[in-house]
Amino acid sequence: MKYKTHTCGEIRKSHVGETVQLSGWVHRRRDHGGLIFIDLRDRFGIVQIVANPETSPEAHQALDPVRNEWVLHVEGVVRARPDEMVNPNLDTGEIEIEVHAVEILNPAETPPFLINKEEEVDENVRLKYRYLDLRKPRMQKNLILRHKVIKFIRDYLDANNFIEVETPILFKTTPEGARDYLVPSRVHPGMVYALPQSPQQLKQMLMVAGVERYFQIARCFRDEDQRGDRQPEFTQLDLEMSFVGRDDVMGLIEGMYTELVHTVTPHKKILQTPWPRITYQEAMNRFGKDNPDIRFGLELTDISDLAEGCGFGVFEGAISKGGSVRGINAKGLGGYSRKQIDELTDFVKQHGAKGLAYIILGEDGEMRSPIAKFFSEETLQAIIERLGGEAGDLLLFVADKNEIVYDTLGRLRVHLGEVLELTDPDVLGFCWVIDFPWGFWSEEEQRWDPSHHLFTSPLPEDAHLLETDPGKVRGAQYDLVLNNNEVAGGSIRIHDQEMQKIVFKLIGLEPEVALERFGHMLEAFQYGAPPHGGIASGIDRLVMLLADEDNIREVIAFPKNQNARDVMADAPTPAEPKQLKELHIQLDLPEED
RNA sequence: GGUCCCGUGGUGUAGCUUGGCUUAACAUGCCGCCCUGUCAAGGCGGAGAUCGCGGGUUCAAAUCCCGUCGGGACCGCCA
Repeated sequence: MKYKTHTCGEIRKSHVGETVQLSGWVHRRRDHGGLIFIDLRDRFGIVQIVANPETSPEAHQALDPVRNEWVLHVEGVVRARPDEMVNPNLDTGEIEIEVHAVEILNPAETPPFLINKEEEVDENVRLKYRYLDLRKPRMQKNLILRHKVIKFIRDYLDANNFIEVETPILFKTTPEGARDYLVPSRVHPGMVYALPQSPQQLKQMLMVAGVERYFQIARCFRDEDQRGDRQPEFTQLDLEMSFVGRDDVMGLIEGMYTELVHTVTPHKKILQTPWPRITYQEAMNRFGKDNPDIRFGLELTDISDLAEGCGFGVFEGAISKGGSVRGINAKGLGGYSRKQIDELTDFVKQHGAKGLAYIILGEDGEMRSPIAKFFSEETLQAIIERLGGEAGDLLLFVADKNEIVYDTLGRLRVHLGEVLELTDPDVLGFCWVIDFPWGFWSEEEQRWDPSHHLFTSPLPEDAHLLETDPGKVRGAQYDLVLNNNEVAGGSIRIHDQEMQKIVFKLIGLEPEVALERFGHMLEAFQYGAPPHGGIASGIDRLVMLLADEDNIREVIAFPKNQNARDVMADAPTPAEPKQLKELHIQLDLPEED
């Protein structure tokens, strides 16, 4: 017996007259008392089955009890539909199957939600019945898109002489990153493996091993709180190359992702090619953040020089303390009410600003602003001019430490971009952000903190400052930003162990501690480590953006919820006493009231 | 660890602000009957919720108050 001679989605007019075997799920059933119509669905599409009680009474009777989502095997003849009965909404709408034999492969309970209709369903219910949720066309589309993205990457990198190497899931804890997921060792009481936060160290070892061009579609694990774009386990394209500089790595990714978009999502437009390269400082000055959405304007404007000595305490205070005054022209929002501006003020206050100064340029040419009185007429005009203010605009200002000015205006800009609908989801604003500071001084921990990671090489021209003036050193680091999301980040690595030791010192790692944690790397690097660098790119986020989803869970087959639970299988579960005993673990649980 | 929002038949919502007019409404799904050209089929009929849970206020609570549980968004965190 054969279940399928064809898929449901592939049958066309050219098959008319053929006897076919089809298997799939009942997508919909329409019973006319006489005729019964069934839309039969498989992964490849939907086709209409007709049962006629006069010509095939047995098949008709067999379909009587059949309901949605039952699994059927049918045999029938492909028949052209008369012109007036063609369904243009169906790929197979020009034909139908006149069924003469029906086999019920499996009946189905009534599903908790409709498969054949797009409607909002509580996500917890969707996740509990994920296997049903994944039957929906939208989710099938996402699974297929994800497959195509990964397939494209594998093929492209293979064609460019990369090899995929699997690295261990059970590895060593790396305390300076995110929190590790730990796996207790049974053989070694009291000891743990860690699930990798990324294969960073291993891929560098592969460079020492002479692989030269490595990649992996790698699962990574981080035990931190969830977000719409963060899961405890996620997938990265992890990649490393020897004998390259940063232009080589960026060029490879740019070439690959450009072609990927053209191939996999041809309806998407890339905003600008070649992709703009923006320095960290420029990104902060223009957009207030290092992962800017470059699809729209509303850029930040520095008016510190104009605000200096104006007599307005808040502005002057910020400047005298080394901060700045910057503004955004919210184009066309001059009609905003007091209440709406208050909401914007609350928005920036949530992120640490003390307030939001504004100038309303009314449609009537009237200017309204509580801060106008502090400025001379010329200064006021100069400010308006610098922000390109016109009638109908709303100019917004924050004065504070630079850190807060950037952060709040950067967020405000994104917010306004959404409000003003300036972001076309079919436009992909790829850009590179480069020349990051190698590290930042951590007041809390009284040490330097690398902005990427501790294996990142400084730019060659800045390397000599590492010991004398670390704040001035730029890292050989690059981030790929796409529509407000960081989708890749990488760097040229340190391959010189002396340099690595300087870095360990800089970030406050005692030599013996460094040896304990990274001794295997230091040792490996003594045996001829080639210059190398690489990048890691979040596949889930990339697919999410290409699929027009706003949540990473929509492009992961079996995601965890915000509490890191798998609601389908109900994981995690309590450990069995026997398991704990084998692992030599005693519990110290928080008290329950 | 923190802030905000949500929780009403299987699913999605209304009702909650201003307690009683609620025998908790609507859509969809489900069940039954009718129906030979539908494709979100149609017509008629029916079942299905003690309003997340616990406590309080009140003559009276889906509605007000307190607590708690579950979920989501965000902040912290995420080299």
